[in-house]
Amino acid sequence: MFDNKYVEQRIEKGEALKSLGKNPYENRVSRDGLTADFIEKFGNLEDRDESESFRLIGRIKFLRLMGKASFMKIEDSEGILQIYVSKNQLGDWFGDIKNIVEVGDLIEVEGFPFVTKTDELSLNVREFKIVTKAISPLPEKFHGLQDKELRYRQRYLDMIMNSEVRKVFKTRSRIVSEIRHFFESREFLEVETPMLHPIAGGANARPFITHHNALSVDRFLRIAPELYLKRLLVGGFDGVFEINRNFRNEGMDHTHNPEFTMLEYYWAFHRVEDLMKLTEELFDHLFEKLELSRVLKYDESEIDFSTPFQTYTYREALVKVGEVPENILLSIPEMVAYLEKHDLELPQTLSLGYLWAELFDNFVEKKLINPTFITEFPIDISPLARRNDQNSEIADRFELFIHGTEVANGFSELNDPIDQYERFKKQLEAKDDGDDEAHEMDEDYVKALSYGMPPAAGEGVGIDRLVMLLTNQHSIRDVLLFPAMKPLHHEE
RNA sequence: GUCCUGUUAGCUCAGCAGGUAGAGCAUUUCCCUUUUAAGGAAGUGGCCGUUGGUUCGAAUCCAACACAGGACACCA
Repeated sequence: MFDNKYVEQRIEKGEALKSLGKNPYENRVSRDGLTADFIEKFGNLEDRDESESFRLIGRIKFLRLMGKASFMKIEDSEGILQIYVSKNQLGDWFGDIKNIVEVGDLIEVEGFPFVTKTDELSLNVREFKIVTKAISPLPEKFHGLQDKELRYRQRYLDMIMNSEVRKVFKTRSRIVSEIRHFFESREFLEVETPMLHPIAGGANARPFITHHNALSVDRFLRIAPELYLKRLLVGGFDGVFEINRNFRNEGMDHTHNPEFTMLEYYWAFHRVEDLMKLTEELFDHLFEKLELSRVLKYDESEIDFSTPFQTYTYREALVKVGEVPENILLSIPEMVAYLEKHDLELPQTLSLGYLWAELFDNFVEKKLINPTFITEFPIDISPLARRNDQNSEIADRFELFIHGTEVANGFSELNDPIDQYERFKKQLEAKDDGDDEAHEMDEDYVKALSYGMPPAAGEGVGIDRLVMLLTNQHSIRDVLLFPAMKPLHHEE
């Protein structure tokens, strides 16, 4: 474990520290503030002020040792500051510091502010304490840690070396926090529903399976909380939301991780149009609170998040954005022919809705760069959504697309238990026909509906993808602190 | 799951007409009290991802495997 020669050398330095009567893993520490506070307080200083005192804790990132003095840069959670450590101030202790202190160590220093020849505000150290001895060396100071594998596997190192990574995750935290405030301030109740499901419902996806020993039953890690949240509407809550993990046992790529975070909220006595309005308000709220420009650079493109968002019906999108000939959209054989002409695979179910979805995925989705609502979804690809009152072939549903990916999906909820039961049965048929991601029958959910779920609408928002867009990160792994990785060595 | 690319010192990277392994940073020793990727001098450090094959000889060519990155497929 510690047989690396660099580690051994550093352990010896820790021992040297102990022999001086000092603890290499000091527990009692204090500071007057962050480096940023120091810079703010003394930013206008022109020379030096020995009457001042400031105490800081930071990690040594740069170390420039000279014979009887040295400059170091210490970093804390919010910034980095140069300190000046000299024999003048520290006497004999300085000699030991030279021998023992290394890049990576955490130190506590007290001193007074001064400005160097080159005009850099620094701390002139009067008191120097090693707080935590780092026995593993940090990566190279200039290029830092580049290797993506190491960055993901040792995220803590990535965070030490790449301050912009810390920034992304701080933003992520703020986004989640602001979403929470947004819904709380609108009288939504935050709830937690099961992660272990007897039936993997609420989405079309393959689940992870686990086993409950005491009950002697298999359980599924949830693929969506939807059906539980809607049971709560039956129970009498008017608005609920949950921000939590979903698990899907599927492929991984730059937009998919096996566990990912979703916001789902359900809103009694509201309709799909209300969801779309609320979604825009949510974006307005986030952009205001995070002080983001409405036009964000993402990858090669610019995304304009100004509200209201562009809206197309599913059919309009196929024709106007996807340039699919309008006259084939009601003819199953002609759509099949069109797909074949473009060398595309046919969906497993050759119904109108599935064919539209295939056309949409291939000709429309990637072209939707600015936030765009797509409405009026075919009913047969929307097993949980409410049927439209005027046109029974479409669902009162929308999806929000940004930069070619789906970010949100919402609909007026189906609350007719008999219709819901029939749709589950239809999904079972699709499953029998080979669609292994078709929805499971959930009789308990149907039973809940049978007691009367108020008219309601609900929406899911992919938090990871939203964070990617708002922080200009192009891989979901760059917005997940610990993305899924294969084990380095075989685990039986 | 498929294809492409990568894997060399702690880190960042060179080296690949096949001929005993290189740089910068880090590290060790020495000098240095205003440095900015500090500087100067001298060292240490490698199962060249793993396992096989071709060859007198493999970091270099070939194959399989492992892991990663990217693209595609799957997937709301």
